[in-house]
Amino acid sequence: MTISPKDLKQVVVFQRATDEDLDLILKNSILRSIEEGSFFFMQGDEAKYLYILVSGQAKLTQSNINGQQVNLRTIYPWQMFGALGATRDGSATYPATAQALENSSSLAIQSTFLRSMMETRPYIAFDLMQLMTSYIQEMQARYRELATERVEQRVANALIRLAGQSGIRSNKEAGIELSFSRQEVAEMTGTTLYTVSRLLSDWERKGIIKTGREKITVIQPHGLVQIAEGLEK
Amino acid sequence: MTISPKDLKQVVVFQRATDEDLDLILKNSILRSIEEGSFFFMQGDEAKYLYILVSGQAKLTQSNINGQQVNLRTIYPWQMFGALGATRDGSATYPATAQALENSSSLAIQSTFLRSMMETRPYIAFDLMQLMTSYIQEMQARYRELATERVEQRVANALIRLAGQSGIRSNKEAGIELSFSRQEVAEMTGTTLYTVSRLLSDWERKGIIKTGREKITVIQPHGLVQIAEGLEK
DNA sequence: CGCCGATTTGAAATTGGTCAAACGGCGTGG
DNA sequence: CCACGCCGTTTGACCAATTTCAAATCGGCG
Repeated sequence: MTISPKDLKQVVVFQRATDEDLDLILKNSILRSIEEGSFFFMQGDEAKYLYILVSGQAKLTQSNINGQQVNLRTIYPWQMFGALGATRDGSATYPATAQALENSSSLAIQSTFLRSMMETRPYIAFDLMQLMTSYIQEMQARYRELATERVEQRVANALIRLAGQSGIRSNKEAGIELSFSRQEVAEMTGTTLYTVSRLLSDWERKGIIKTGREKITVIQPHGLVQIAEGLEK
Repeated sequence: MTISPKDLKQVVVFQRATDEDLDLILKNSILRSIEEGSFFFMQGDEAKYLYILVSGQAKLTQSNINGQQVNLRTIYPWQMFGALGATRDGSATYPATAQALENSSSLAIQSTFLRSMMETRPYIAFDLMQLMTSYIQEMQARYRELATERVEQRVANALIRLAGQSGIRSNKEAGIELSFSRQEVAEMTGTTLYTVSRLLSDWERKGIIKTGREKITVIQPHGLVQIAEGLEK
């Protein structure tokens, strides 16, 4: 697979970049393909590169000493990841692990290169900053959710968010289909796969969703919204 | 109270600013004094200004529809806050509420002004981006903590963090004294004031801390670290 | 000294987690 | 093409952690 400078325009942070800059970025990058289940990088690795997902899908997780992990976000094509470690001063390490959910390919950009580029190109630093602020907002919202809402509401919210993200891609004729295992949903919401399974079964009985192996189809988004708002029970 | 450009050097994001820039910033700012308990801004307000705390202390909280609130961070002098809403494009709103914990004064900088300034001065956008990355890292870590650790560990971690922050300021002869109510600690850790009270009583019996009305004195930080790591029990 | 808000503590109620066992869909190899 | 086995899922029973509610107590401040 070859990537042209034009492709990079799909990356939010590079939308305003000139063609020369995009060329320069490509020259300082390498293409890395990762098989399903393998890792782009692991939490604690030295952050030499930041990545742009070109194809496939990946997830960003963080683990505690115990090995328990939480899912921080799902990564879709043309999104940047690994930027946290890569933009810190000096030699920093990744605070999270990035794992491919399907066979994927990515563009690995040298951290030092991007950092030097930002020093002289305000728009990159500015746009990257805006991207960071949106992540903070999302993390703060999820943090509040985890602290104040019950499992039911958090899982409903997670499905709503996921449906919103992939709904752009899929036609929602017969509902919006999501490809996540119970375990993955549990890691997104800070609960266990057992509790997720129970909730999904319950909601299927009520006709709000349909379930399958590693698959959840949202039939009545409105039903989820009600649960998320705590109007149930 | 008057603020000189030199004072602004204490602000992380302005460390590299020229004297003219600092002057310019001051010219586009206003000084606002807020009494203990009052608000700099509330969640949902239009984000016309971003703030720098000049004196006093404040806290940043987020509430759900229900009114339950979580404490996102405590703000000390020369720290910036309200920057999230203020740096977004167009007319954005604050995602959180900022309340004075003591009589405080702050510098309110026009969002539009700072935004235009960043477009031409890479170092401000860059440094602000670095500040944002550090917040993301902290939020991610706290999120993981909330999702995977038990209350005991989270409260111990919160005290360690707080001691680390204010410990710089206080001499730790007879322990590090923290001025937070049980309620406030509960809001920082996603639990209830009752559970916090029980834990603190328990730790006081063990000699790890001393407690008082709206006061917690850390005697043996090491004891807290052990609890935070889950070595207890 | 009296009042008010913060704190403590007990007891009961709940939520959600843990563990074990059985089930079921699906791809693979015979 | 079908049986086997794997892995994700479901479900029940039990249990632990934490919340909820109520009531008593404490500590300062005016």
